[in-house]
Amino acid sequence: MKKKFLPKQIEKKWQKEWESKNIYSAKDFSKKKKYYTLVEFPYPSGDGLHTGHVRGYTAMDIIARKRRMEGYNVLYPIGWDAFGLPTENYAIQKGIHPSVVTKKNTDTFRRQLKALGFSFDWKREVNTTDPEYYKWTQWIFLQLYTHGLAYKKKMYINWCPKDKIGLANEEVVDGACERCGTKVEQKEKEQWLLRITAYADKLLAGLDTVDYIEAAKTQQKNWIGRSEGALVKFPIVTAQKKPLMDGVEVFTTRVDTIFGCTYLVVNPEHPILATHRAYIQNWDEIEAYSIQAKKKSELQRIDTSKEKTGVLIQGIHAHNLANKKEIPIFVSDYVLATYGTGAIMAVPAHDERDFQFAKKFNLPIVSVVSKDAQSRLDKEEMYTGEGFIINSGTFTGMTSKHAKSAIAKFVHGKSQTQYHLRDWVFSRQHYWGEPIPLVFCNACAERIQKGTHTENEFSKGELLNPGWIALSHKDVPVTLPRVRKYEPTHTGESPLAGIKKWVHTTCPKCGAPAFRETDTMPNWAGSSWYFLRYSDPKNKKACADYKKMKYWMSVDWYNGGMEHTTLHLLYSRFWNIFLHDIGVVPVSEPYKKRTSHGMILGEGGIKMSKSRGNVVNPDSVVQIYGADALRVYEMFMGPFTQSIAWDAGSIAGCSRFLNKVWDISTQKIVSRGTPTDTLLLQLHTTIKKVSEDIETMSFNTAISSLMIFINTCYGLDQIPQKVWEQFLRILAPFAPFITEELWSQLGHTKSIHTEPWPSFEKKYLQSTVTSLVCQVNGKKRAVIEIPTGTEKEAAMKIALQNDSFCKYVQGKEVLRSIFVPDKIINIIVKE
RNA sequence: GCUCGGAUGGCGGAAUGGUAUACGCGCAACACUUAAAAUGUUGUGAUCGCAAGGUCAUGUGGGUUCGAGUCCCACUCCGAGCACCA
Repeated sequence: MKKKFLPKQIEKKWQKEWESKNIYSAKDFSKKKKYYTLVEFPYPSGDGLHTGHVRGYTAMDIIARKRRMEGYNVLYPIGWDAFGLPTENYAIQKGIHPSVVTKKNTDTFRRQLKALGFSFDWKREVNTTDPEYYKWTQWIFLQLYTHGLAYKKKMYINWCPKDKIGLANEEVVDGACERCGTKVEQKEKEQWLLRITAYADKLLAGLDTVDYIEAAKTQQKNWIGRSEGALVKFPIVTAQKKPLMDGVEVFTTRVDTIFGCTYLVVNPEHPILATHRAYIQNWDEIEAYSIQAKKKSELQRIDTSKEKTGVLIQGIHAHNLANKKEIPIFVSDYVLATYGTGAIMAVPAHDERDFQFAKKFNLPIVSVVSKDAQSRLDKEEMYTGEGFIINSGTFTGMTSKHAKSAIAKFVHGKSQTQYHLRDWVFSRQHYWGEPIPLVFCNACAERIQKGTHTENEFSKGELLNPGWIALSHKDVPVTLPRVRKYEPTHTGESPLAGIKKWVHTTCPKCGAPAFRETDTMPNWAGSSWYFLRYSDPKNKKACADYKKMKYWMSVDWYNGGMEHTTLHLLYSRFWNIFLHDIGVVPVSEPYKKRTSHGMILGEGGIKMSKSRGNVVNPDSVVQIYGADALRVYEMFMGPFTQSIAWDAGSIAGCSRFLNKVWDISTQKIVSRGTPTDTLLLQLHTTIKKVSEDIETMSFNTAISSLMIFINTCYGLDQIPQKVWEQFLRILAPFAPFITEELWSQLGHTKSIHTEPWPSFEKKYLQSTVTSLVCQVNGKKRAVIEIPTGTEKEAAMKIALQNDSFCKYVQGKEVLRSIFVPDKIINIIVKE
């Protein structure tokens, strides 16, 4: 009687068995070579696991399982990135404490992940909202603070005037509040920032030492946006030719074009406006423009499609040091306050934005760079490339490259490097995050301001932010107090500000009354170091033991979503490099290799979303087809890096494949028997293909070759057990449950997942016959079977015996022939 | 606008410069069945032909080559990221 394949039964059974035997746990300091595989830990939302999680986790699971079979000591951990807005919003709506919601959600996620058979080491589970975990998140913040890498600054935040709360960028949809649709305004508020810009060069240089997919590297490079140029100071004079102090400093990467600079532009908040107000004749007009510009949100300012606006400053003008000409100064919001010096030299002939502005305000356009040495046309045209310098006095004729340094010297420019990267806004006015472990002490602030403090009394950070005192190692974790309402207050402060008892405390430095910082950390904090914690998740004395980190770090292979390749990757690299610099972490770069999977879209290629009702719940797929079928389907559905639409019908195909595997294993396996050469050839071809494809994440073609092998076996009456067992092993990482069951049915007592990975043998990879394609003038006319390795002349002889080939050659003049051994023969005849 | 990917049957896709369309889905016919589902077998790019066989097809237009989906040039469309960054 044939035993039926019932995925649900065997999956439950093996899940328990694996857990009780701990076959997937990583061993600290094992003599085996370590391999650290990492996936982005999920945010445990109320919706449960998403098909996208399954895609990335299955891929890394396959790699982790293959590495184990190859003899590595593998660490494949998981945890919960559980602080965040959706949980907080749910808590606000239902009045349930976020920690209760989190507990419920992580339980669901854990159950789902276990059901899918991922080989996580469950003993190393971490949770960012656990005080034992966020104690160290706070500790790392204190390290950053005392090293002078955190500072408080007034900033504009998104403010909903109806709800009277500050909004994170993620909560602003098309310039409006996500909840009520009211237009978001800008409100000034003090925020903590982390000085990630101090690490710009290290973050850039580190990229050369790691193996990330190209897209991730370029995205990081663009985000950091390093550009080298020169600072040039333009003197300014009043209408009465009275020179003014300071001048206006500009940053330019194209100092070679300075002879073509016909005006300057400063941003609406530029200090020269206020400083030289007395000389500015049209002050009212300029003030009105500045106020209007300030009102525009960041989003509106960024809209490049709109026409440029600006106002000419009357009463003062600048001198172009290069050609000694007098040039006007404008105020315009197309110049950003936050980049460079907040002022630019405009060269309309060689910069698109300057060109647009000059056209609109009818300003002179002087061409000073020509594309090539021959055509030195002085047309009123825009050209942003490099070339040969023209109309530039003694520099005329030089290449742009040479002129850069020569002209910089001539106008007393200082070389300067600028970055697009901005400091990391680190405070949030929300409840469900890590409290920032600082207190404000007036007494200490006064002593610092008066300079009456002793030399080593305060850290760098405390001197930088007078009065803000770091809590000591012993005072963390600062745990989240219970509050009645989780909504941010109407003043825009965090709900923690409402708990007087918690806010009022004493200064750890001097004992004077002090109050706590009530802002919390952003989502990114907990995930910026979790990979370190996995190496030693229970440590109470440090974020992780140095020796354990030395054994496990760096992460050998990190896979995650493309949406995290800029921020999360950059932030976590920043923290790791910093912790390495202060001697806490043994390696500088946290991840050796980074890959990304494509998104899974709903059927028809539209995004999966609750409102569209096209979200696929992995549970329901497991219910019908089993976990193995879901895993195989998600790996087979298409190229791993590409986004792809869900197709419910195709899962059936994968399920059929596993059914065939079951049927063969339960009906056709013979313990004794010699495999045919053809079967061995097929087996070893499959082993080779699957081994290679896993490494390049070409899971879809790996599965297709497994299917081809199964189709062959299905046509045979008997398969020798030895051959079959090799096949089961290479299928095991993809479908861990069914392979484990069939393996035990074949009489094995140990898990298939601890078996060695099969290696292919070259001697089986060669077939004795090959098909040779016969072409005439590059067109296929016949395919013949020849012994492998047949030489040209012999092959030609056999080919010409073939009628359908011969008739195209007969009676024609043969010009030449091309022969590629075992592949092709191509005869060129005169037509 | 810039950067990085893509474009191949009815659909998802495969293809170190060497048999384009592997593998899967779908569809059709047949077998099993009282019937259906499930399963199995066979077929399945378009077109001409009774057939043998031929011709045309990898977004568009050129080029290199004995030979191009693959390499080079130009263009069109789609997706992702960045975006007034001087």
